[in-house]
Amino acid sequence: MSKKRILSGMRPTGKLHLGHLAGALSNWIRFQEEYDCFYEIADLHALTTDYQNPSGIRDNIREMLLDFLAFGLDPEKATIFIQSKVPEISEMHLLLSMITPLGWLERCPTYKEQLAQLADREITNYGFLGYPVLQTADIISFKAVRVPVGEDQVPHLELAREIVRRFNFLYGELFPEPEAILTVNPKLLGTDGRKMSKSYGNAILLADTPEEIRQKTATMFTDPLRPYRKDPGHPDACPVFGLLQMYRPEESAAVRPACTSAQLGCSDCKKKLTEILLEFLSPYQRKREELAREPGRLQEILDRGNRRAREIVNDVLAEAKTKMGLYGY
RNA sequence: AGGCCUGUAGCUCAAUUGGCAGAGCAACGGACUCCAAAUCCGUAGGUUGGGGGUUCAACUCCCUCCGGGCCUGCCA
Repeated sequence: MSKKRILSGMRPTGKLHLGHLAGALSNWIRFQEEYDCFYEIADLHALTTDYQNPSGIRDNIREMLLDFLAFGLDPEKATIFIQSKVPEISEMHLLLSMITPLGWLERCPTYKEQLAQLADREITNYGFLGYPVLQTADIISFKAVRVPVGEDQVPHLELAREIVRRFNFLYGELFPEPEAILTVNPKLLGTDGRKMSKSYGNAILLADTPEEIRQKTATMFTDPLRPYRKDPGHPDACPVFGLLQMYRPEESAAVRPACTSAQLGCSDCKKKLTEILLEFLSPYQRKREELAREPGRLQEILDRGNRRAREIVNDVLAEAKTKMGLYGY
């Protein structure tokens, strides 16, 4: 009885932060016990928005891999690979592009949203529009049946299912329709009170030094309705409390009344949070430093992952091409 | 390939007939706060895309190269 296969990916756009850990990486680590996991470092997807300075992508791949391994992704259990090192995925993407109607892509909420949000950058490109098609290629190249996604990625998975149905209808049954594993994305707030995100510059990185963590927590946004020490606080609107709650649920239960009754001040709370974060992160960071000293081992992990991924994708691509009448000339 | 527009601080944009390169936001520092935010005060930030030319003097005019946008044409 073989395990169900999962595919998930992350774009190497920088070092990971607490939000990545809570929203994605911790799930990845959990899933590797239960599923046959393929975790993709999506450098081609990174290129859709960062094509103007691609030099950083290379460094980011290494940083991301260090974060993965330090926090417990196990290359013995899961396959970690680089998207562009499995070129058959790109070929699959090309095949899918032939049967994907433009309207499906233009209707994508993420497309419209990102277009408006990143208006300063030039992303009115072909590759950007086709982003979800490449995602579909990722998934079906492995015949993955489960895809862990956050709420915002659900439309993409639905698109993938539509493309799969279209392919199977046109050329004959081949791909399973991937199902979402809806992962609850705990809403982690960044240092400015907005959603923690690299592009907002409000993230606490998994690899931040103690000094950086101290500096970031010290300048963190707090309840603006509590200008004075004696005022009652509103913990649910406070990102400091949000993080406390995430990393020390039992302690935060005691902090809540102390905050609302003005017994505990914000700077006390920040001190507490700083200590908790330092304590939480330091073992991983030690592990990370050890790993960083072994570039040969990192390379070996990637080589092996790429090879394993490629073996599978190669077969699936051959099947797809046969179905589409591209073999046997 | 041709036509039109465009390039100024990290970002968005000003600068009179050719006359000392500026503002807002962001950043940093200070005041205020238990911190932070907001607010107030202050600081820093530039080879005006590159090179050449005209001029006493060029962001401004001319030539050229590089980058970007819109339109037309051509091929599929």
